[in-house]
Amino acid sequence: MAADEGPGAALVADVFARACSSRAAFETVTGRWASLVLLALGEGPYRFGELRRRVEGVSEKMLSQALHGLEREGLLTRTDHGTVPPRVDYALTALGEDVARRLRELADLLQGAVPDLNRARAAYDRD
Amino acid sequence: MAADEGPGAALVADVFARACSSRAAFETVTGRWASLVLLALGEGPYRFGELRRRVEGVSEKMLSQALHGLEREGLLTRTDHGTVPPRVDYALTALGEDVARRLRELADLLQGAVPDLNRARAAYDRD
DNA sequence: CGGTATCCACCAAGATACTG
DNA sequence: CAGTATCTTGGTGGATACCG
Repeated sequence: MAADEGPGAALVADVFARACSSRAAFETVTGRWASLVLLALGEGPYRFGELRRRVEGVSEKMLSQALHGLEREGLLTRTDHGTVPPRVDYALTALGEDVARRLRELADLLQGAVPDLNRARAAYDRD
Repeated sequence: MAADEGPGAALVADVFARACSSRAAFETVTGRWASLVLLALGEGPYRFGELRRRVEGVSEKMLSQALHGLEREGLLTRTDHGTVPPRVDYALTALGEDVARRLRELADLLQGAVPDLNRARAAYDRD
């Protein structure tokens, strides 16, 4: 693996290594908006406008940018139906589904920990 | 839950909601440096300098900032041994361990997908 | 509807220097 | 060793306007 290190050189991919493509991918999928887009698409395909409404606070520009980044990493597919008015669907690839599942688990964990989080933050800020 | 919505109001925490504290926590743990710090601490406790070396590319400033953020959310503990020369250990809390485990799974997935990622990116950039 | 283009403000983040 | 302080800058991201 790691085209980064030339043919045959590769031993293990490493997210900690700046030059490893897994780190680039990791930064893409953990991106502020990209992560939420993946979470949304984990629920099924979405259109651009639907996504914009689902991911609270995202601008058109940032959404567009996040979608391009995820498409580039092969995590989602873009389907333009070529109709008028336009209709474009975004859906996860197999790899995208895997990633989204992990992010979902992470989100669920944090959603369930909200009381703990609030307590911890309050305690920290008090001091 | 959700002190965000007042007493008794809380139904479900939602990462998609800007005001939900799970979203703030989600953004903290998926932060560019914080996520790598969590990954590192998932391997065991680390000292400041060790962490700096482990997480390739992080500056002292960014590391310090990430550590404060994670401590604030109750994901890690800071132990100052009060010795000279100074020794400070960082270790995950129970919640931090849970989060780190999820991030590890995500990183493993991406590390294993490096060939696919490289192919996808090359294809996208060609067009 | 589904974007792109442009301008601009702010802050993330690197470099450097310094301290307990 | 383990940070904090300060300065500077590049990029992130919001607002607005416009196009197929």
